[in-house]
Amino acid sequence: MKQNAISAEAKQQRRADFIASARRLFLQQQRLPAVADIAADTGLAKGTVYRYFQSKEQIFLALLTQDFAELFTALERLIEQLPQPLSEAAEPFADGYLKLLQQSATLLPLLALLNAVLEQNLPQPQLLAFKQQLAQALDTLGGKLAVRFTQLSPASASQLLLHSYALTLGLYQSTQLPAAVQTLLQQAGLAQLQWDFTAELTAALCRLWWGAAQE
Amino acid sequence: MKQNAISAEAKQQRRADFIASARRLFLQQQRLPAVADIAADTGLAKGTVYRYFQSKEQIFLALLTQDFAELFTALERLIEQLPQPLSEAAEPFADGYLKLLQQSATLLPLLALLNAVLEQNLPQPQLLAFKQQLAQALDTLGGKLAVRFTQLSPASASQLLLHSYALTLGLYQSTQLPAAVQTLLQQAGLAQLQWDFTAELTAALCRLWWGAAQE
Amino acid sequence: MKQNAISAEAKQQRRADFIASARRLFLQQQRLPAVADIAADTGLAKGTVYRYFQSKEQIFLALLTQDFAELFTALERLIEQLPQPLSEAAEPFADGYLKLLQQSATLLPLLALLNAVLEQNLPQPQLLAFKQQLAQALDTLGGKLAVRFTQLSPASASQLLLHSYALTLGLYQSTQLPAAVQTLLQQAGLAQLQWDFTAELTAALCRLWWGAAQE
Amino acid sequence: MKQNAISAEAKQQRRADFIASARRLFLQQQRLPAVADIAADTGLAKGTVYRYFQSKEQIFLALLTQDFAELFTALERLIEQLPQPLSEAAEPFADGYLKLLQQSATLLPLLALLNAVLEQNLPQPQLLAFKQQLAQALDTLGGKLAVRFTQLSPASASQLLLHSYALTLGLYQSTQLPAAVQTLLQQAGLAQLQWDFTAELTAALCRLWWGAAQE
DNA sequence: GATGAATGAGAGTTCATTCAT
DNA sequence: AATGAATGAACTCTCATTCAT
Repeated sequence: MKQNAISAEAKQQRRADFIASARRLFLQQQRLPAVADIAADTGLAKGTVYRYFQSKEQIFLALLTQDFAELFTALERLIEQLPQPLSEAAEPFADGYLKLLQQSATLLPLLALLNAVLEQNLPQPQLLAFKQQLAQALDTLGGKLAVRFTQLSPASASQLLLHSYALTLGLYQSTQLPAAVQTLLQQAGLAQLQWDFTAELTAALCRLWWGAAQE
Repeated sequence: MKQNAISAEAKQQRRADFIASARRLFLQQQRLPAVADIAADTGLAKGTVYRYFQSKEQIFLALLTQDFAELFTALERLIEQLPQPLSEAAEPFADGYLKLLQQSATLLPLLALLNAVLEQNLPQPQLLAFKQQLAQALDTLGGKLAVRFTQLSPASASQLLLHSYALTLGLYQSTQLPAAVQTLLQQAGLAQLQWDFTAELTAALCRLWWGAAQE
Repeated sequence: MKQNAISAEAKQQRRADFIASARRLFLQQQRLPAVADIAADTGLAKGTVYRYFQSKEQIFLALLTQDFAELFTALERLIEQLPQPLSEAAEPFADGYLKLLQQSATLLPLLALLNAVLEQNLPQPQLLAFKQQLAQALDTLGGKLAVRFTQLSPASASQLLLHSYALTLGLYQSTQLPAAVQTLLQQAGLAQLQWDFTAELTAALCRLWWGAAQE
Repeated sequence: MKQNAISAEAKQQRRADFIASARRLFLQQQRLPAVADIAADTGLAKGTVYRYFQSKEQIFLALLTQDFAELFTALERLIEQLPQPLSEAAEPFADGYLKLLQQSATLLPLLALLNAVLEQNLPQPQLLAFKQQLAQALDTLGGKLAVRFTQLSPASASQLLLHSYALTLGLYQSTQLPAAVQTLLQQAGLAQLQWDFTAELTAALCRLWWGAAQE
């Protein structure tokens, strides 16, 4: 039996351990791992997982929340450093944003599952809370963006971010192929058939922001 | 026992029946219906489904392919009717495109499942073929767009369409909530908290196309 | 894969096989066996069990129903052969009844579980239907008893049977010890401490019926 | 953390608290409550329960023992007050007995679980001890009954009580339906389909005792 | 003496797919 | 060609009990 996590910090740590295992296994298996796997990976028992999370999906919602929190924090800093005017900011934003996205290997794959899988199995209140948090965060970030680029109203800044987010999600899903298929393509020398997520997102974001800058 | 489908037309019809049932049940159930349900709805037996499709997911891939074909045909006509110049075409395109999207109740919900669910259970070659068809179709359409708006190279026209598609997919997933949650929100008088897919997509497409028109 | 049960008879047989396995294992294990055990014992797969029964508890409800049906059929004959007058019938009834009870090793143990376990896990409609069938059967039997012993009204004859049934159930539970405990007692030479179900039920039924005969 | 219970009285009190919580929750939940619930209801921790009881079932065995002790004490007084002769005592006994039964809301429901659930999870020695206590108590009570009604030998008096007890247990289980099902029936206006425990037990006890009086 | 974190066996059920008829 | 019976892997979650603190 592993040492009991009694202090609040120890509990927090244990929770983080489960999330870390979930992240690792999700990347390995390319799908939501079984709770048994997560427990085994953490070196704790299956039942213990359920002391920290109400359901399997909640683990991944927590992981997603974590990833999002990091991303948003970093985005705040990124926005503060964007050059003026807005039309000049598009490319630096796209570059910086893509770097941030690459820092979490799980964010985009999980996001792609969010609607299809997590939503089906998450209690509605949690799901709603998550979505509202996300909306809130976008709104806050939009506020900062509007402060920096005064030509943007807070509402249209938030909207620009929402659209950027949607573009990210949509392009990721359109351009990404299962790892196995990618290997296949490369072996066949057909890699060029595939769109490149990074390049496309950069291009699309620039257009979107330029579009916004014209208004 | 229903009569055997011997002629090629009869087989084709049977296949279409399964797809139609799949579509109907998908809309009803808000998730991929069980094969047993599809068979029952068609009035045939479960095993028969597998004479026409290799797997459950293939039925929905076929359904998606159908929806896409219709959409692309209609988009061709839409593009031909867009006003000049490109900057003036954004809004008419967005309006026309949204109308087309609304004509297939299944297209967007299925698309939202595509990556998460269908990709997991579809044999790689089929998946690849589908994705390449989609790329091909976008490319063809991009060609037509470039013919009409000569400032766009075929490549950048295709790209614009890819980005528009990604925006559609991403915004749909970001703005859509499960039906049950929506009901919940409306009862609570919180409907205004939700983004409106149509409005956002229109706005985003306009910005994207304007952005493209500036280049 | 075992041969498919296609004809109605073959299906009936398969269903009976599952029930027979359930009976055998229940006796062996002294508790409701797992569905996996029943399937294994039948030589079929777990999922197949669920083609024939909606839940584990329903298997045992079916077993109980079967046992009851046999008992009631036999009781009808027994009643027809009871000597007159009623006061002389008590003992023959008790003797005959006890012989019948001994013919199903599962009836009483299952009955003892009925309220405590099955009721908790059975859908209410099934439970209700079962209880009503039982009441119905007792009533029918009461009718026959009243025909034979004209001093009994149908209502009081049914009541007498209900009370006899209750006595059976109650005495079985009061006098029966888990098999392991019985062994223990006998090894300790303490067997005489235990009441004997058969003797007690005989005595009690006689008193009950005599009491009824006096009215 | 509640104060440690150091004195014997404090420990006894704590034990009683657990039993009281168990009783309350059993009535509320209509099934054996979880240990966590009992602990929470008492304001102590789960582990503490196991300092006072070896298992969950032992709590309920203690509860049952308590209820039985009260019942037997009261029965002694009831027996002393029964009118002569025995044939006249049946009805007063039944009436008095039923009143006593109603004084413990938990006695009968727990009894109905005794064989099915408690016996499965109780260590054999405890179970045996409990059953022997019950037998002993019935025997003692039988002795008093034989003193009052000299036509009854001590053995047959004890037997009469055993049979009365069995009748109680059996009728309770036969006539009782889960609360939810009862509600269902009443809504459907089918309440009359159900036997009435009190009426049936009264009638049956009278017959049983009259039968015994004839011997 | 009290705590409550950790345990982990245990079980029921679904459903896509196969294949004997 | 159609059938539908059989398959069996997959997976979550509960909760009585233990034991380190």
